[in-house]
Amino acid sequence: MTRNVDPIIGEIAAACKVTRARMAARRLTRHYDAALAPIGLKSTEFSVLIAVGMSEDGRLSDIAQMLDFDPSTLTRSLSGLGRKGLVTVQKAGHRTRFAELTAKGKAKIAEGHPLWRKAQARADDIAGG
Amino acid sequence: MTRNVDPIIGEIAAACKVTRARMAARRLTRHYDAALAPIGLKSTEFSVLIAVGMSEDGRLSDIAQMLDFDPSTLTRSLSGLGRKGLVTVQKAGHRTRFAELTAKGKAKIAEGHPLWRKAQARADDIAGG
DNA sequence: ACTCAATAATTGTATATACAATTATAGGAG
DNA sequence: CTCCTATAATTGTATATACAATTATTGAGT
Repeated sequence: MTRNVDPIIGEIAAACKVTRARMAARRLTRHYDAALAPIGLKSTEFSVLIAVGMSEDGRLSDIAQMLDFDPSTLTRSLSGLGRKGLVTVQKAGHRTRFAELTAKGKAKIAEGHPLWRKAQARADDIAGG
Repeated sequence: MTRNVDPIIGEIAAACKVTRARMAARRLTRHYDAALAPIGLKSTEFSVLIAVGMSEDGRLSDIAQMLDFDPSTLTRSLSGLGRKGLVTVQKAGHRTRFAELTAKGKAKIAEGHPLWRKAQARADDIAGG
């Protein structure tokens, strides 16, 4: 059954760490997305919501650093969450912005918590394959 | 320094496995992307090229399964690689398609190999944080 | 006060990713 | 052979992600 594959290709296929990491992330993302579907959020949106809740002062640059997001990625994600009424972004000074959970955003997190727990409990089975 | 954060938010932030997996994937992706930049490929494109090279018969469904891609994701990725002349997708029967590396595609992999090795060697340092 | 470098955030553009819906087709039941 | 179902792939649409370029704004040095 083993085919004669170019040895370079074989080496990379067997070992590549970014391929594995992305694959694991895809699997887990689908798993958590399915779990969170009842509250209408994807796992990334949920993560961002949590990061906003964790942030000391809500500065976008802090939140981006927390998640290791490029700033532009955060801007885009927050605009979606803003549209859904889960966060607000307020200008201060004009160079800095502050993100805050709305009451609705906090409620979403509370609603999502048990769903998240269920997904989290099975995460290890999923990540492996 | 420790702020009074909602305990649910704190629990999720401290433990969430999908958040961690995605963060690790983002870091590694940036790392490998930078390494592969000289050959004009992103890490995902490189992975797909490798999967095509590994595939027994080139059937798209096999390749998608190998990478744990949704079929539609593979279609999109292959169309980009096709535009760059690195793979061809041929119709057979009409329900099945076969992907194949072009000579240029094989050359790209050979070119990328040492760059990949360098990135791979440092991957563990990057993934951690 | 004025200029310039450093910082914060957004917008433009391109790839990554998946779900739902669609199209096409091969294979089996009758 | 015809019909139905299961399978293969693509397209529509929405979010995820980042880099480069742009905009705005603060602060440092003179």
